[in-house]
Amino acid sequence: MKAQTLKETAYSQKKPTMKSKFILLDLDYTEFNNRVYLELTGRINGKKTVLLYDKFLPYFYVELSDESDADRIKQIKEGDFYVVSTEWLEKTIISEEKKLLRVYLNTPRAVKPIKSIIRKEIKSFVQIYEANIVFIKRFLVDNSFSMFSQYDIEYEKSEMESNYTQPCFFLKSIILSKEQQAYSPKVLSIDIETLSEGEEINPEKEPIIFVSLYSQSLQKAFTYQKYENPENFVEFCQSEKAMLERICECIKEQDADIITGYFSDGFDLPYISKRARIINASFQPGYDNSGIRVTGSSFKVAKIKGITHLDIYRFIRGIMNASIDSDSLSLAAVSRVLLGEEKHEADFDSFFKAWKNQESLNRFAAYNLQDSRLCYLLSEKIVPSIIELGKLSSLPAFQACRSSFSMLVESHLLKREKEFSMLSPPLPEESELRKRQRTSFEGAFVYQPSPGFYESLYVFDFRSLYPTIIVSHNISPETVNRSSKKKIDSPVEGVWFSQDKEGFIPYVLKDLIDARAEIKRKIASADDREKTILNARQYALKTVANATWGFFAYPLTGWYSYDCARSITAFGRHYITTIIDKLKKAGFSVIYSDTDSIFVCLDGKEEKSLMQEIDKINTELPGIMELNFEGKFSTGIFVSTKGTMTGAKKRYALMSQDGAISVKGFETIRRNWSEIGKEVQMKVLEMILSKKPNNEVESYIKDVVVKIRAKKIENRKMIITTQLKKPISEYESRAPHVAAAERLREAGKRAAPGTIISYIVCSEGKKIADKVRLPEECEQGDYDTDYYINNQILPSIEKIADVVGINAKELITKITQSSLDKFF
DNA sequence: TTTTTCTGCTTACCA
DNA sequence: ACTGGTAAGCAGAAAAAA
DNA sequence: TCTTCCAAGACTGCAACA
Repeated sequence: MKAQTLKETAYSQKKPTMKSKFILLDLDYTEFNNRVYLELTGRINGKKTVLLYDKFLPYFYVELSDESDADRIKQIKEGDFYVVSTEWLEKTIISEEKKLLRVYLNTPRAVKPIKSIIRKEIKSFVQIYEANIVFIKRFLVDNSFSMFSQYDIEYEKSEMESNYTQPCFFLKSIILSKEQQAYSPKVLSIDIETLSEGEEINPEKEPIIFVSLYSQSLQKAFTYQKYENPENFVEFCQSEKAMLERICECIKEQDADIITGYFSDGFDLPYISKRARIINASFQPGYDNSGIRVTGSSFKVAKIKGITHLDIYRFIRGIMNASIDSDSLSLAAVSRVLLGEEKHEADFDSFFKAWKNQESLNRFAAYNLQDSRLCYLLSEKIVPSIIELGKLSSLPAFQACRSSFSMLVESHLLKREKEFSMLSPPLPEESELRKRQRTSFEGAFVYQPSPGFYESLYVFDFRSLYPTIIVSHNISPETVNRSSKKKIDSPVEGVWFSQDKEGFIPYVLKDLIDARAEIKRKIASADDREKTILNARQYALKTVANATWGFFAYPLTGWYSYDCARSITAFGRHYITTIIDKLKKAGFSVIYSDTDSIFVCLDGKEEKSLMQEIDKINTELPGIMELNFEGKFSTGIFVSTKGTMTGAKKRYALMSQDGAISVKGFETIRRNWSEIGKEVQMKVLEMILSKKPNNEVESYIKDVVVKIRAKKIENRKMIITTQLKKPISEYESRAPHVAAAERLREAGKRAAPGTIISYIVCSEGKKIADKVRLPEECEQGDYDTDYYINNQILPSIEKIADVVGINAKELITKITQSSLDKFF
């Protein structure tokens, strides 16, 4: 039974109704006397307030073959749970129109028991729809409400006493305000340091020794070990317990809308929560005096009532991952890429020593504060995107932050359904799911390039290829193979799309695409503050639009459609190959193409005629599909695959006219490749792309090889890093990184799935896996020179050098020979 | 028995 | 748990050569 | 069983935190 937060007061009298503006911040619900009350946390005139609302009830839909059974459903009562009311509604599922009974219940907890009663006892029961939508989401989606938006409310004094720390009122009515002013939420970032000397991090034994808080008005590191001359941002507490209680007090005082941390779901907040319990500290920042709620075992989620907790790492990991150019998603790496700022150097051994010997902890404190500062700065960039994604998909920011692409899309579709009187199609049964998981389909087209050095490359690409295909051909689960007056045939045999009526998915996508174009226009004339929000909004629109097509092929959804999915990629292949043919016919040479891009050389023709040809192609493309000019590149390299003469796909490098180089697929941008190999490859690419003479390239290569032989390269550059994808025991073959992982484990360190294993290849042993050593096991120069020259340097440059007629293999053999000659 | 070639596992990229 | 397409290293097996 | 909630699965995905 839930702790009772509400109490009825003895009196009841006429209460005046008040009107106000309200910013919605958080949403939860509570139960009282078998009734459900939504708890809307937000601000009225800047003051955090809780509003109780009893006019929204959970519901689901029931399909019956005999309408008269509706009366029986209306009477259902089981203990505390009962059906409040019912109503008949016309709804469409995919393309079938149905009359469905919407069944309202007294509380969300009633959904499960009442559902099973209907299943068991109602004879004409056919199907239940949308019973899996959680109550909070239902409320937001149905009203198209979202966090951090402004509302006009009518409210009155609450009839009930509550133990809330904030004022509490009864909400009479709520509507979204016509005028929406940009609301800048107040953010507070948190970071903790623990005394973790072993390999495991254990809240049972190891205390929290530092906590830092960072917001616009507070930047402090808290600790309880006093020392001489503390920096002014350090605040001393009496004990760990006092420190945690002080932190809680600060959080309340700060009265922030959002609290952020980096991996704070998995680490900081659960640690604080557990630690507070162990040392008996009071840590109850919630508005109902609740503490941090941690749910989930392996994937923890931490919640504080009334303050939206956003774990920046979770969002970066789940949604921004692909757009972040970094090998790792650690705070250090992400800050470097997104902020251009560094984490402080950390030597935990010396930190812990200083802690034990009561020496100065200023460096430790500064390190701690810098982490929450970085998190705060990241929040400034990222939180607007989370908020906009939440608004777009009617998810609380808390959910949007932790959602996968599929959840964002699903929720967005759920929100839009009412515009089409549609319901989410039911989820697949077990057997259907299995079938879907086994089915795959052909994807995109990739052009086989000819290896070589190219000059003056023109690159064109489709703006949102798949979304525009969907819109332009009306691809939707309810239009596929539907008998119709007008239809478009899919390139897939026996599949067509009805054009009689706009489909739901094309309708939604078109809206997203149009909205984004509109925002892009607005951005040009916006001020900085608006720009941040508009940028976040267009990012959200793009994210959801791009993920929507993949939803057709995602087995775990009711929107799954094999025919739609394979038709979309088939259309993509069709258009891109047709355009390639047209360009070739017009006398241009096509160098490369992958999915939605085309690389063209003029081949003696005029630039103007190429652009005219593209214009012509564009007029012939259907609907909103459009090929754009991406840019002109002065030089480019395409290589052959290993051991063949045929061009390699997905590996090339381009240099734009301003000298910027973009590299795709090559070792330079792969993390499981040594720094030395990557560095040399990048340097050679640069030299060749900027047309340096061959002898310069050769002398550079020679230089590097001699240095490696002379063991003059730092070990650091020899480290190869590979991620362990599964437990060591599950590997069928003992690859080098698996061997390294074994050594790591033997050394008593973590080698679990997900760990990035670093190793250096040293001289002993036959197989490479036998030669592997951990970096800390190696002295400077311990590396196997032959391995690095033959397996890291040579393969990384061989194919590239080949393009300008340099035989890297011969060159390296020659260098080796001559250095041996010199030696003897 | 040694060397070369092939295959499957694996990682990490491109779109 | 949005999708498919691709390169390439390495281990270990199979095939070919010595 | 997850120290709570409705679904539904039950297992592995990934990689971060000191």
